[in-house]
Amino acid sequence: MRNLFLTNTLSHNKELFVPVQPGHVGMYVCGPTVYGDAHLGHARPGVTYDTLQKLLRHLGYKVRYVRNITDVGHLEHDADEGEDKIAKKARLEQLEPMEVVQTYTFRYHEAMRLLNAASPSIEPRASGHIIEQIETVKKILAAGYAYESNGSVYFDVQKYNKDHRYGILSGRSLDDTLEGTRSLDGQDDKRAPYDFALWKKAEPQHIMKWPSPWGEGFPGWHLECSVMGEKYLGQEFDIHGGGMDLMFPHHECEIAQNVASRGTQGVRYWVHNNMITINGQKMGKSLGNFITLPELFSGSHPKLEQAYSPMTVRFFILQAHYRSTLDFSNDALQASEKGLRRLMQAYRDLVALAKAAGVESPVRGTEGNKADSLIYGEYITDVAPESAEGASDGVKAVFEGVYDALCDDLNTPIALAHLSEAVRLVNIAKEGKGALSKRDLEVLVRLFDDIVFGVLGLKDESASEGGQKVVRGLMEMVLEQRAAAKAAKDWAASDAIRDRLKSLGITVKDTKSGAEWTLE
RNA sequence: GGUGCUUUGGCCGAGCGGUUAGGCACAGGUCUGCAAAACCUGGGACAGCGGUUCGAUUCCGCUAGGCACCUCCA
Repeated sequence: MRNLFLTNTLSHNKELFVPVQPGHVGMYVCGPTVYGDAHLGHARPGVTYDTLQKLLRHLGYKVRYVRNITDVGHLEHDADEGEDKIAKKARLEQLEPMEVVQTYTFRYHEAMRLLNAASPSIEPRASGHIIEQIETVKKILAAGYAYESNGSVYFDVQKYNKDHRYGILSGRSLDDTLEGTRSLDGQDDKRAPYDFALWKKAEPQHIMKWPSPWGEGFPGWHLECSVMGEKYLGQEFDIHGGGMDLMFPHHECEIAQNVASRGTQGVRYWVHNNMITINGQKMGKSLGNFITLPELFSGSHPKLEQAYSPMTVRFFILQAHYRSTLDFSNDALQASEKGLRRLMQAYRDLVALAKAAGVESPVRGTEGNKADSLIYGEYITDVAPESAEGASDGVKAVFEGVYDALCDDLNTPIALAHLSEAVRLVNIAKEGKGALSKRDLEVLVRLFDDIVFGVLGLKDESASEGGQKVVRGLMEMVLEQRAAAKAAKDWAASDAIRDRLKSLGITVKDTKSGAEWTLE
């Protein structure tokens, strides 16, 4: 098995990935709070951790990928005084909170499906784990790292910091934290401003509340991830992913809760993706500068010059390293659209070349891949080939380059750069200016299937849209007619056919090897 | 104010102590009834000023700009 390196936020270094249990990986990723449509920023962890998960499977690991849905406990403005995000949305739209949750959970799933991000193995909800969360609060209280105050329970950060280190992940000291903390009104319940809520007392008018030993209330936001991670992945698991903006306080608190309740930090590798920016600024809910995924896919947002397909968005995200910020712009998306089209065209040409050379190919590009057919708990691995033995130097270099890049902290932009070299090799071969051996073709087809479609999770959208059998047959007929007209130099007829197809959204292009068509 | 990150060619975006990814755009060429596309080839950058070094875009310092977190945010 190839060595995989990941940047661990705990050490700020690239570390060799060694799982707790050989051959198995437990990965937890912070999912969305479902009170609105997912925006481009949410697509980043969606795509990043999906790609990581697919890479791990491809390398031969059995992966349990847990991604939660936050449906309670996430408050606005201030972690202790704000209104619950979901309750607020429900109040504004006069819906049951769970209606809000259901709606946006479905819409989130749909957006992820379009981005070709596989479903997680388990997708737990905070509201479904109230009992477990209460149990964990009890443990932290029993350990002496929390106190009850007026029906709420708070984590005693100062006490904890004496025995352990609060700030181990974010690199802050307690003094730093204190420095920037605003003095807020109504914090009388807390002993110190940096203490955070494990359990919050619910006011009488509060809708989402549960009974507890401390009265009616609801769990604090940071608690759910500690609890559900432990429940489904154990006390010590491999990878925890999430956005960099969650590093502090969310993940810091999670570690503190883990240590306080079970005596272990709980997570081996903390992986954080960077933000998507727009005009250099973080795209986020609070700034209101976000573009939702449905808007992006349909082009219905004033900032969008056109619609961008899900695969264009995925490609856009993969073209930057996950730890760098990535700036949204129409130019950048349009560049991604063209880059993706070029890659997909090369794949079609590659398959044609391979067929001509008698190479059997699984042709997965148009039909998804095994990792996508993952259904609850069903582990499917698709182990990476060990080498490109027998291929030419150029192809070997591409093969090794792609795998090295992906295993070097999931460096997808470098992997794409090497794949671009593969595109060049295919194009040269197609032009008849360079030869690819049968083995070369075999390796390249396998590489595209495994990496481009399998790990990177890209799809050939034009193929799937226009891929229906009947349509294909009809198009073949029409293009034969046009070819006949062309052969007779009846340009008027051939142009008329082209124009009429164009008005249906079908673009016909004459190439050396005959006419090709694509559907808008 | 505290903590950390960042500044790469027209744009996006990698990377590295010496041979400088890739995409888009651009230029030249090939193909072509036309159109469109596609393909091939090519030039072009490392914020500024110092320092370390045989050699720095890459390491260190300073200056200037940008960003993130410290409050909800993927």
